[in-house]
Amino acid sequence: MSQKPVVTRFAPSPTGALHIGGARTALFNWLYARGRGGKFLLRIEDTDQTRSTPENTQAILDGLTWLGLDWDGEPTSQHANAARHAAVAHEMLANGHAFKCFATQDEIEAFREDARANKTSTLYRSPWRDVAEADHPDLPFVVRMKAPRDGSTTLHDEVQGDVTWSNDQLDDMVLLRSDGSPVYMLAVVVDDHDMGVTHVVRGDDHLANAFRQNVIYDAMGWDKPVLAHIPLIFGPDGKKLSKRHGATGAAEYQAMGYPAAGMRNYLARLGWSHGDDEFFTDAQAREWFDLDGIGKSPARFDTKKLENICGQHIAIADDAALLHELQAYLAATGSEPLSETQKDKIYRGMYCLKERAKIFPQLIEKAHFAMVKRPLERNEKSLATLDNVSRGILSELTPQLQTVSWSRDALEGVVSDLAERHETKLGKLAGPLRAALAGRAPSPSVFDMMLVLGRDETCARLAECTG
RNA sequence: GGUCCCUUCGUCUAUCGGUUAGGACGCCAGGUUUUCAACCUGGAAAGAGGGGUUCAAUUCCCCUAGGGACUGCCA
Repeated sequence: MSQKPVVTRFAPSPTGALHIGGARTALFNWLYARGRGGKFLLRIEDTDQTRSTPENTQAILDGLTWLGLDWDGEPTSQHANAARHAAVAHEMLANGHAFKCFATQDEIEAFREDARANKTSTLYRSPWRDVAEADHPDLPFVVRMKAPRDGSTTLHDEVQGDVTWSNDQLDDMVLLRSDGSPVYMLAVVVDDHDMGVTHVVRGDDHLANAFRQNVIYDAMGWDKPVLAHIPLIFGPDGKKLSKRHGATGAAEYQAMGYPAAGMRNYLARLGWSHGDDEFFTDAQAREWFDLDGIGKSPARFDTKKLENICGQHIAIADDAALLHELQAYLAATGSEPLSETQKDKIYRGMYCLKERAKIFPQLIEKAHFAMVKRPLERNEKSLATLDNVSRGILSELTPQLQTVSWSRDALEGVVSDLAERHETKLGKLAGPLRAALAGRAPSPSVFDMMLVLGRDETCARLAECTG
């Protein structure tokens, strides 16, 4: 292990929102850097100006922020470094590692069609590779890499192991377009080098690119980063995750009410393992995460397990923090913000609410007592909902009541109140409540519970009877 | 077509030559439960196929099959 401080990066291209796969890649990079006191950088790969939009960039930033993946420094724009990229290309042109190619796109396309038809390699070999400068026409040209054709290259990858490529599989990739703009393949290498990136952790769809990019490192004589190509995430059917599987964007999961901590846990565990540990905190993840724990095969996205993990995270979350995130969820979905009273009620009831929800919509559902408009509309539906929810909470309350000393009057009051409000169904409560006669004062949680239920009157009576 | 990568219960995975192949989610049965959620007990459930190497292979090697990635003046 090198003593150099770790620098990782996440380099999304703003041609779409933050994909769930991208989010995981970012998470791995973040975990690796944060677990080692290193830096986690963000670089927007917007070299394709026609497909990149500021809206997408913002969406990516928002997604990362939601997930709690904080980056160091300002996000950099790859496009802004175009001049530097071009300079590197020209340096390679000058020292013979690159060449000018005057082939037109039509020519190249014709060649490829031909190759496909004949089922031969579509790897384009430019006839200009070894043409002397003096013989160059005065035409537009692209700058291509002069890749080695003999021998083979072996790259060590922390996930994939040693991977060997025959150099004759390498193409003379384009470095600079005919308009002089740099292409992604060049930009990544230059930027990674300039930013001091020590560990490149990215999707394994880039594995082949690593060999092409390696040529540039060699040509420039630059130190190479540690590589880790992680398997992609698939949909439940084992196919590449796509729209047809439903939600693929991080924002969509946020809108569905998955808590960020659960999302981080699930995403981290997808394709990475630390023994049998399934449920862990961020601190544990940072401590445990390592490249050698990453599996080599693609993992399928399973919402059932996601939900389970999320439920566990909600259950252990700090009440105030949870309320805060709940409000953020509400805001993100354009729902009406919580009133002060609602916040207070939910906060006081959080300790028993959070055990019963896996995602935020469920938490809201259980918090019906706080969400519902008062006085209650006594229509069948509202009563049924309230009845349903209240009964549940009361059922949990019952054991607590049994440790509390109740005055006869107070008890009767509570029971009749409940029974009246919920008609006959809660009449059944009379039994358990009447049985609850022993001990001392009601515990604070009993008060909470009553507040939770919104029974201010009941609460007042309880307060009276216990002084 | 070419090159490279992958393959343990339905799913995520553990195992780093010797295990009754373990755990988790999900599922099924039973229990608890005055909603929901949770909880308890039990259960079904896996090494893609075929060759080697070895005293011994899920584990190492090869082949086959299946899946995936790349093969752009996209990233």
